[in-house]
Amino acid sequence: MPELPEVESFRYRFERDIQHRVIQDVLVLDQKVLRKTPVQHLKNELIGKSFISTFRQGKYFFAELSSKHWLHIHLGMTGEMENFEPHEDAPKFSRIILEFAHGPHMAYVDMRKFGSFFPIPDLDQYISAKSLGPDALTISEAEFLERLSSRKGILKAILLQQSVLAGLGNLYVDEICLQTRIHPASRTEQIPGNKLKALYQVMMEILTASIDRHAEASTYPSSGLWSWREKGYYFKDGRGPVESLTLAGRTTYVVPDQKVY
DNA sequence: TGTGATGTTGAATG
DNA sequence: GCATTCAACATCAC
Repeated sequence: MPELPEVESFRYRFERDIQHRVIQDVLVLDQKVLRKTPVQHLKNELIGKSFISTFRQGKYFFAELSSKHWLHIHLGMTGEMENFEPHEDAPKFSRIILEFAHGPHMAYVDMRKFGSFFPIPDLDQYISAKSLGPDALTISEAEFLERLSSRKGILKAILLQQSVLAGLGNLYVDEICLQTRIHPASRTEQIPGNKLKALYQVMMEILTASIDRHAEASTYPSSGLWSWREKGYYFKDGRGPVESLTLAGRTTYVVPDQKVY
C-alpha cells in the first residue's frame, strides 16, 4: 500500500492508535524486515517506551520514542498496520507485533517482506545518508522546478527517483502524466516551463485528494483511481485506448494524446 | 504453470 | 558523477 498518500494514511492511523501507549512486548515473527538488526536490539529500543511523535518524508515513515530514539518503518510493496484484539489470532503475514498493556495489539503486516522495521540512532543522519529528496507534498513550486530542470532524462525515471522528490511511485506518476497529458517517456529537459508547472499543480491536487480519501479507509489501490490501468480502456470522455509500455523498468500506462517532448 | 505486482538497491554498462 | 538497464528480494493472485 505504499506511495506518499498511503504512507500518510499509515502515519495518521499510527498516531491515532499507537501514540502514547506504553509498549509491553515486541514479537518478531520474521526477522527479514529487521534488515540485520538484532531482535534483542529492537526489543531494547521499544519495550517500556512509547511513541511521542511521527514524521514522514516521502514513503519513509519514522516514529519518535520517549527515549528520543527513532523507529523507521518502510512499507515496501505490501506493508500495512493492523490492529487486533489480544485474544484474536495475529493477522496473516504479520511480521512484527507490538503488544501494549491495554487495548489492541498492533501487527506490522507485510506479505512480500520488501518493507523494513528497525530502530535508527539519528533521524537527520539517516535521511541524508539515504539522499532522500524533499517531500512531494510540501515541496514548493520553485524547488520542484529547480530540481526537475537540474536533471536530464526520462520524465518517469526522474519522478520516481526518491532523491529528486520523495513520495511518488509508479501509479501516481502515471496518473500525473495522464492528467497533464504529458507522455512519461518525455525527456525532462525538453518539457516547457509551463508544462512543468502543470505537473506540479496536478501532482499536488492528486496527492491532497488521495490523502483526503485515505483519511479513514486504507485500501490500496483506492476508489477507482487506477481503474484505467488496463490495455484498451477508454475513458468516458473518449480518451483512449490505454496502451502499456515499460519505462524505467516499470509497467507504464498511457493514452495516445499524451505528448512526447 | 507461468507471469506479474504498488518499492528499493546494487551491479554493470555507456 | 550521471543516466540506463537489469536482477534480486519473497510471496501471492490471476
